[in-house]
Amino acid sequence: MSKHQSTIKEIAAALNVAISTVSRALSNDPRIGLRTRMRVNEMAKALHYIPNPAAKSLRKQDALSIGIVLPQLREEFFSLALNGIEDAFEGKGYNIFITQSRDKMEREAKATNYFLNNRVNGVIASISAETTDYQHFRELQEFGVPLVFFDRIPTNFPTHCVRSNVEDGVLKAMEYLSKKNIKNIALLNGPKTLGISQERLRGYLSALKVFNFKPTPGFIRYTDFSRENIDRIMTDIWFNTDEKPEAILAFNDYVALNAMQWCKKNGIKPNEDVFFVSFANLPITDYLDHPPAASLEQYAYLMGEKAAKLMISLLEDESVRYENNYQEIIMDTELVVHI
Amino acid sequence: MSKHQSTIKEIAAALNVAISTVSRALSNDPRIGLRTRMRVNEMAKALHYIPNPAAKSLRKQDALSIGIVLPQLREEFFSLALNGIEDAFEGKGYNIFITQSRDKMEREAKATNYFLNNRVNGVIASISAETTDYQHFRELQEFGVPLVFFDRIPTNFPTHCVRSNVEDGVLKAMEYLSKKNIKNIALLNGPKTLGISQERLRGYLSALKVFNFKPTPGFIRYTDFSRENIDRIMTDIWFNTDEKPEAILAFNDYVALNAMQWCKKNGIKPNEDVFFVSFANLPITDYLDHPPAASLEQYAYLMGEKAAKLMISLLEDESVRYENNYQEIIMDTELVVHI
DNA sequence: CTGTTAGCGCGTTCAC
DNA sequence: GTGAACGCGCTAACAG
Repeated sequence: MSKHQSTIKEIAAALNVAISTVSRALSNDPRIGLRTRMRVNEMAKALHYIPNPAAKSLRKQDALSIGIVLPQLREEFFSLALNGIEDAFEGKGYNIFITQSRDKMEREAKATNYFLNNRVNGVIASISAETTDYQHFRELQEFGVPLVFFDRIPTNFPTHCVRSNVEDGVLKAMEYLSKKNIKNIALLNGPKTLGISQERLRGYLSALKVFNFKPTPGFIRYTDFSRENIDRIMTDIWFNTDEKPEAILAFNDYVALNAMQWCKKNGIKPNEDVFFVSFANLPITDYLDHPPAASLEQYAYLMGEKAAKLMISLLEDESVRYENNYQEIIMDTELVVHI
Repeated sequence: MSKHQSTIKEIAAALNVAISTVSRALSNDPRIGLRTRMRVNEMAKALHYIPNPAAKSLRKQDALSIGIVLPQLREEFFSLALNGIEDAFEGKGYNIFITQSRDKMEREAKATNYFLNNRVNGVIASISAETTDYQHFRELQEFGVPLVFFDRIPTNFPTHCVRSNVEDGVLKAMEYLSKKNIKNIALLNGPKTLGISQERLRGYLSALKVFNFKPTPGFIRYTDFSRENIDRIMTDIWFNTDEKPEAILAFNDYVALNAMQWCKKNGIKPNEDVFFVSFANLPITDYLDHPPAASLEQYAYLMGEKAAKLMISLLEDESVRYENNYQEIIMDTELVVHI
């Protein structure tokens, strides 16, 4: 048979004291005598008392909770960032609601609505690949819910955020290729909708000038991350373009790995016939015999941690929030050369 | 300035109707006239009304929510399983609370306590590597919270569960090695505390007999998953044991990959000098030039889905729950040969 | 030190 | 059709 979840009312009745006395005793109110406090605690245990957070948050109008919206937990980048977030909130007394949009705007909006309904104290997010309309995030802002984005930041949307210095990262990558005397480089970018794709593009375009690289038509491509799409693009770059690239700058490690797979299937040797450079430098690439030649470390865990700490500062110092004064933390990347 | 989150009370005041009328109108009670219902809905929108789930669940004594406890979201096995769980619950109206124990029993217990406090309708879990005491899960049971485990099941703890047929899987793996005329096989197992480690051991031991394999002292080892620990064990197996194994059966792909890394660093060629066979067959191994020679597919997504569907059946048919009649779903594995 | 009372937002009984 | 009143479990004023 299942136990009964009792309430302070039942404890009070059993002990013949007032409900408020029980409430105070359980919350260690100094006004309650040691003796009664002990009696209350014992009875609470005996009756299997479990505090009801719904009642508590209804009464206190605050439940100390944070909502997290991530694209895909499967991507190590985001699960690492999540660990950073969780660790930063450790001991702060907040409940962390984790959701994944699975790169669908609809799911993302559902999550933010849920957070709004549940009166979370703040939301940390990295937007989905599909998201072009930020109405659901704007709504959070309008209700005064502090919002911190990391990595995938909305464009033209003033907000607190933590992001990589992508353009600089691209320059580092291109410089590396330049030193190898490589001049003909394709950009296998992420979805056009993502700001960080646009930043990669800007970095790429300015690097073309800086290093005197050759712009080739058809060498700037956008993928939706699906394997088929990446395969199609690679085929296109390789067989339907006037020239073949000497190197490919990939949106991130997963995109690079998929493209490298395509190469292997088509008898092209990655990092010999064509160099690969990418973003993220995820731990899983450690296990590869042939990782991308170089990858830009983005410190996923640290990024999550920084986003969380920024959120905590917003939570603890309300004065920061209500000015139109958004904090932007820009993290440098580091080119990690594997070959 | 931030919007105000209004309540039905304010809507009622603005419209000069009773609170209960608003409540009924918003929940589409047929007794409310079309005209008033429309007026209420409009005013609700105008005042940015947002229903308060805390109040609702306090009143209704039920919030339709499910708690999930997973060891590490970073492990693709668990993030895939999570996707399966989420998809199975899609459209069912439940809120999914996701937590990760990070393989710490303390964090796991915190999560289950949180779920108990919040009166979740059910908990789906895969236990941490540290967990030996199941008190926190037992408590959930005692309060009548349905519990479904998958993959990492507690031992000697009657419960609903979904698990792989591990022993049979080990036999398949050993048969594969036997056909290659390999007879001297080490078991690089997971933590002793995990039941699925014990199952691997049982399968291993019985396979020794079935296939006439050679038992070698020091060839049965347990790792805590840390890289250092795996390195140490490998060194020990290789250099401090009378014989060298011809093959290593690894607890899962991650363990195999770490061990294979050790091999490479020590000039030993994986799958040439020593064969690797493992569990899980995770998608990430697709990217490897040299994956384990074979891996036992465990259908992570499907497993999560099955666990969720089992939970849904427990939720929808109360009669199933209160008999001491636990369902155990055993999934066959499939040996996927990469070499 | 402890009890009484009120009310957080909502759904529901009972009246009219 | 609609309204008044109560209570879910809890905290916080105000009393004593």
